[in-house]
Amino acid sequence: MAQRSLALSKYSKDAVRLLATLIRCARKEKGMTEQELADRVGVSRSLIRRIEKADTSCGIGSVFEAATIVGVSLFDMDHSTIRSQLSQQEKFVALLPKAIRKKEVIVNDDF
Amino acid sequence: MAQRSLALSKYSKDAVRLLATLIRCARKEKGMTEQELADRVGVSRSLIRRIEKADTSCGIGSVFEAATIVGVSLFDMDHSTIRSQLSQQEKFVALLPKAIRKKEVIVNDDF
DNA sequence: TATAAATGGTTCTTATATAGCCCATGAAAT
DNA sequence: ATTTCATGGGCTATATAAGAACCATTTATA
Repeated sequence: MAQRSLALSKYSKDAVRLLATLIRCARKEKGMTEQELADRVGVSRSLIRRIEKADTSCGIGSVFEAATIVGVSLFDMDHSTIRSQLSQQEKFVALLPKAIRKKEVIVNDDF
Repeated sequence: MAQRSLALSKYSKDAVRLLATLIRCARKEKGMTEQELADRVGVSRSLIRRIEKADTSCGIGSVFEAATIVGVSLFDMDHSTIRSQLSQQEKFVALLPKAIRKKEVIVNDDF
């Protein structure tokens, strides 16, 4: 099943709402209509409306692309910064254990 | 129809990949298995795997919640900062025109 | 080394996100 | 004031995202 009303923390919800509002502001400042943004992103107007309404079930790709097109930067980073952070993180993750072994949770009830 | 392989800019894709990698690193550093994270977020392990693989069609809410639970901050902001930015933006958007009127594109072909 | 568990990769099914309509309202121009 | 069109909201059909269950492999620990 898909997410059936996934309970989100206030933090996550507010983060989505902030991004949604930033997109809406940026779109208006650029003088774009919802339909124009939809066309540029390559999605329907109804999806743009859901994105700007902070619907948390929208695909992260669509949301990020909408942000990109209206000029809202993700992570407050330009592309080259994101790319360097990315390769740095990928190098780092390679150093971490491949499998996380849980501490043997011994239920000590043999006495 | 749902998004049928929405073409994304490199910037958006790299942003999703960065977030995915940050989540994976943070999960491992916290000693959590994929299944544990899935349980805490309230989704399936397969979704966690897609999130960490930077699948751009994952719901933004699920991705943000996974990030939140492993301690990856969104927008490099803590909750109170996000909240204040949010109310500030909401005040600002109220000042913008409600409807964006496109410049009358006059095709001047009457001569 | 042995073994138990985490990960990676499938497949199938089902709930639902998205596209694509419609219409009413209201704001922005003339 | 009148007209135009962007927005808001609701609806349905369908493509697909997410869940669930596999198994094979790899990896961490005893």
